[in-house]
Amino acid sequence: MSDAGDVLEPRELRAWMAFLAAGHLVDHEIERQLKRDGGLSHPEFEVLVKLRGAEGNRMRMSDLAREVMVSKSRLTYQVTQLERAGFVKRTGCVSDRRSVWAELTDEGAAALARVRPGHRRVVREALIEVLTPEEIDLLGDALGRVASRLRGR
Amino acid sequence: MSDAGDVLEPRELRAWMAFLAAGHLVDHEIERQLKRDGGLSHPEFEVLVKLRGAEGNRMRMSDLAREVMVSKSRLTYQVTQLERAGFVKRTGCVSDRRSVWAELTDEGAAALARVRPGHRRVVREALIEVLTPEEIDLLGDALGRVASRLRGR
DNA sequence: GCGACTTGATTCAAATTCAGACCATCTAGA
DNA sequence: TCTAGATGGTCTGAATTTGAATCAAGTCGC
Repeated sequence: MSDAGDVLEPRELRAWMAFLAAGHLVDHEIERQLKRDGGLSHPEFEVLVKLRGAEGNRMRMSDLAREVMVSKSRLTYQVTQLERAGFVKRTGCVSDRRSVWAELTDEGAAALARVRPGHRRVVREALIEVLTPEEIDLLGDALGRVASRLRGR
Repeated sequence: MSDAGDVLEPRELRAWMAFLAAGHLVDHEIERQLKRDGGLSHPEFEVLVKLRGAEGNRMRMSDLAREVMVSKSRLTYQVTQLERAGFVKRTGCVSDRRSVWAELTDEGAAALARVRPGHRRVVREALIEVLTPEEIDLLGDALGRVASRLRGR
């Protein structure tokens, strides 16, 4: 009843460790930049980005949570913080009175505009520039598959 | 003074988003499995793994922190938890009386053995099996470069 | 052997995250 | 219509993480 057959092969292990390490490190860089340039945390930033990309710059809490891949209670906290900072505004939803709109304010948009160039620079320097165009495509492909497979459960 | 030149191209953006999403989701799976099978958090697990792989099953706190890529204070907390669970034992270091050895106990090794098969299964199912052998190699290569570049700063 | 500086680790308070309980709608079916 | 069950959000208390401050012990140049 050994599990020897399940032990990862060296190249598999290597890929896994690289994936893990790169994730940690890149996220750390991102976090640093966002904090420095705009006092935002990464999750906060992602919330603003999603709102920015949504119809009418707003989204329902639960949809937002799903998009940002964060628990409901965590999102409640994040949005409260963002609201306190004036970057987001909550509005009751008329058609479904349970749900709540989180809407990007002008200040929120401004904050986003402020940090975004630096954010892009970090993404570029940390990830994109280190890869060849082929690797970029393949990464998007492969990890896209990984993600979509996990989403569907 | 536009930053248009820095905006990510679609394929770059796609790679970045996939990287981010896959990271979130895979980590979530890992966390779930470890918690379920052995009551361990991911960082705790990584600590045990590193110790398991070290000379004499032990490491100095700061080396350990560097390996696991965690802040010193966070590691202090983690190790305290693991010690409380009986999985790790702290020992003063003789040659340098500032530093502290964290050593894997037999129970720690047992706990590790208990969760590891499940852990490998998750890594396999979530990542490895979704990729072709070529992708695995390339991922290890590319992300290995990403990680090592960020480490050196 | 002294003082300035680095290093290893912990501590503390504040911020964040987690899991589950909770409450108020909605929705569907009898 | 009523009711059981889903769904959307928030709240709560405990656990974890953060970042700065602290403390003890090493190192180096003089």
